[in-house]
Amino acid sequence: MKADVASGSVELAPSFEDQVCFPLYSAANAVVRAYRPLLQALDLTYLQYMVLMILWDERQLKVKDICDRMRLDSGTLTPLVKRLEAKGLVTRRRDPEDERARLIAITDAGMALREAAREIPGELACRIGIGKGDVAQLRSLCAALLEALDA
Amino acid sequence: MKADVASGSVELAPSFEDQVCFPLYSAANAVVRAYRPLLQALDLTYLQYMVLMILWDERQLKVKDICDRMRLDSGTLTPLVKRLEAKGLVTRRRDPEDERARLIAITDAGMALREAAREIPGELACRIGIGKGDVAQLRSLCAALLEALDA
DNA sequence: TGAAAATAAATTGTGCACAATATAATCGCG
DNA sequence: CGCGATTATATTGTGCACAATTTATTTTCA
Repeated sequence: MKADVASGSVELAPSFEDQVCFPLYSAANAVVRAYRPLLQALDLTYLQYMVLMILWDERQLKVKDICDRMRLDSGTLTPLVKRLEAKGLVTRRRDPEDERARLIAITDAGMALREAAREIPGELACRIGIGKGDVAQLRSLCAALLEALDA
Repeated sequence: MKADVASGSVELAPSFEDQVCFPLYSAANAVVRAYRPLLQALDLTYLQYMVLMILWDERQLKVKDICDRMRLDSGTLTPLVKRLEAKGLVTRRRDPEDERARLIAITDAGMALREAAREIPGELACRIGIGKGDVAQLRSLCAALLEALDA
C-alpha cells in the first residue's frame, strides 16, 4: 500500500524510481560514452562529430544555422567550432553579406575525416543492442518530446 | 535514389539527419531546460534534485550507492554533493565501518525541501506534452538502451 | 601475517550546456 | 534619414560528465 488512500488525485511525494526523464538523461550520457572510444581515433568528441556531419553535407553554414539544427546556443557552439578550427577541420570567416554572421566552412582535412569515420555508424549500431524498430520508435518519441518541450 | 545501388550492404556516408541518437541527446537537454525554471525557486539543479530525491527515500547512502543508481562517477558526484552540503541539505561523514567510504545523509533542511518540491512533477508532466503511454514507452526504450550500452 | 590487488573517494583537466551579458551590425519605421 | 529594436556572435561564470590519476583503506591469499 503506497499512498493515495481515498481521494484519487493526491500529489504523491516524488520518488526517484518513478522518474521518467532520468533514464532518458542516463541513456543520452551512455550514447556519448559509447561513441567516445570510436571517435578517439579521430580526435573528435561526439558534438564535434555531429557538427562535422552537418558540414559534410552542407559545406558551409552560419553559426546560427548550426545552432538551430542542433538546438544549442552560441555559448556552446562558439568554443566548439573554435576547437574544430584549431584542428584545421573548419574555417571561420565573416559573412561579407552580413558582417554580424560567421560562415563556418569545412576544409579538405575536415572532408577527409568523412572517410575515416565511415565505419562508425555501423560499429555503434552493433553496440546499441536494441532492434531497429525500437530505435525508430525511440527516435520519434524523442522528437515528439522535443517538439513539446521547446514549444 | 540515395545510394546503395546494387550491393545491399554498402556503408552509407553518415548523415546528420539520419542520426538516431541525436534526438535523444537533444531531448535530454530539453528536459533539463524544462526543469530549470521550476527548480530555480529551490536553488537546485536537475541533478541536485535527483540526488535529493534518492535521499528523501533512503535518508543515508554511500557516495558509491548514489553513483550506481545514477550511473555517474565520483568525479561528478563528489563536487555535486559538496554543493548540497554547502547549502546545508546533506551531511558527509566517513563510514565508521569502512573508512574509505562517505555516508551522505539528508538533513532536516534537505527533508523540508521535499514539501517545497511537491508540485514539480505535476507541473513538469503538463509541459511534457506527450501521452502517458508514450512516456512509459520512452522510459522503457531508454532503459533497454541503457542496459545494452552499459553491458 | 603481510604484501599485492581491489575498492572508495577525491582531484585535475577538458569539453559541453546554458544563463546573463556584451558588442556589433542590420532592420524597421516614423 | 536616423534611431530604437532586433539579430548574430562572443564572453563570462557555474555546473555537469568523465578520463586519468592519487590517496587511503580494506580484502585476498600465498
